[in-house]
Amino acid sequence: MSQPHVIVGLSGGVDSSVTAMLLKQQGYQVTGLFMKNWEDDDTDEYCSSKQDLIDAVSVADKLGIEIEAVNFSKEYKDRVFANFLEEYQAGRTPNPDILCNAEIKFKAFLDHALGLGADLIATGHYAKVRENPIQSGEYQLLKADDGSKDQSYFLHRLNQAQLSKTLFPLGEYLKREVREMAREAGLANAEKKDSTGICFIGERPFQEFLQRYLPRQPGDIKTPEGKRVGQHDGLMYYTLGQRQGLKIGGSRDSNGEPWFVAAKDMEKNELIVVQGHAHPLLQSDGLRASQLHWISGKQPKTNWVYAAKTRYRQPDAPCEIDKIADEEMEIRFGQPQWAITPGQSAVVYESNVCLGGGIITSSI
RNA sequence: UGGGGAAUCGCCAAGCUGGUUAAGGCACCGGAUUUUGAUUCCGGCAUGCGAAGGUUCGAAUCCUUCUUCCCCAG
Repeated sequence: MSQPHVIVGLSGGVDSSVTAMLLKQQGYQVTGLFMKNWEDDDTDEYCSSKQDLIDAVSVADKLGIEIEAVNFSKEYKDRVFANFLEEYQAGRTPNPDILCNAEIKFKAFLDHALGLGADLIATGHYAKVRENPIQSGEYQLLKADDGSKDQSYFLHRLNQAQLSKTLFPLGEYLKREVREMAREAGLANAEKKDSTGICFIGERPFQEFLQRYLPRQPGDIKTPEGKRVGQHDGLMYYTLGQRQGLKIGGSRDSNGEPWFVAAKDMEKNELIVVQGHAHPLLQSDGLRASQLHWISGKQPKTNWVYAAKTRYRQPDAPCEIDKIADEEMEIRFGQPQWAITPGQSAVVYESNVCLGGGIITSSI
């Protein structure tokens, strides 16, 4: 009687490495799968992706597991990157990693793994999956025990079929403990810096990167009163709440506070900015979201206090769902939220259970 | 071509009854944080004070001339 076969997405980083190690220790039959999903710029980026593969192979070797490499570049471009560009072009600020999880890691990758005969897949995400204690057969996505690393926000678009095949072994560990385990096991990447930036693409000068796909469209930067205070390179390069890069210096009638992007006027191609982090135009009581997805398949209720995040790494804010239908909902917060941005995801939680969410269409 | 006022880092702006290394903010750059994009945090940022002389032990701070700009008169 053989153990369940788990295929782990090995990125070459510490988290996925320790994930594989833990599963091996727990008695699973483990195989590693390295994904390369971006090859648009194989110049300098080639090196870091190559190094990642070397690290992944090194870890697999150390753990005594098989490793294979797959390339989902086409899928990534078609299902994630195309949407990413469309959204930016429309002036919104998408979260490609949420789509990447739903379409690549937990679809293309999952399908591929199942095709190879795996029973389950696992990744190094900080989150937890469990069967609902009061509703057997239903899987729930939970926040990680390490609140500062919790990545459930990025995973809120997964469904029952996906979660039922997924393990997140790191959900009950702190990042610190994960590194400790890697160190003790002598894994080569134990001290490797966490990766950041868009998943598979990496961190890079953002505007410069976008400019390769979306050409500049300069226009005026104005205050809500209509006073021109600068020039922008194209509305798609900015996001609400952004401070850096506006190049607006001091002026005589200014109070010396920094400027933040408060809105975009797509019609006039104008960027609207306000002064001071506390400016009322940066605060919203609620939001409207569409493209809803609920992990359990059931809508949450109105007249019930939940918590929601409008951005990753933002503390949950108490809220109520005022209206909800299949396609759209309205959320109202107890306290005003800062820089609620169309394109970003509003993710709803009930205690430590991630219920799902939608894509913000506007603030209220 | 009479009078008055102002010229300090890319932008605002302290200092100007002369005396340690020329405040601060914005912008910008670098780093930390971060699997989106932001925000946030930390650090850097004028041997120089429109130019040239002078007074003085010592001047951005006083004096002279020049340059530029602003205002009121023309």
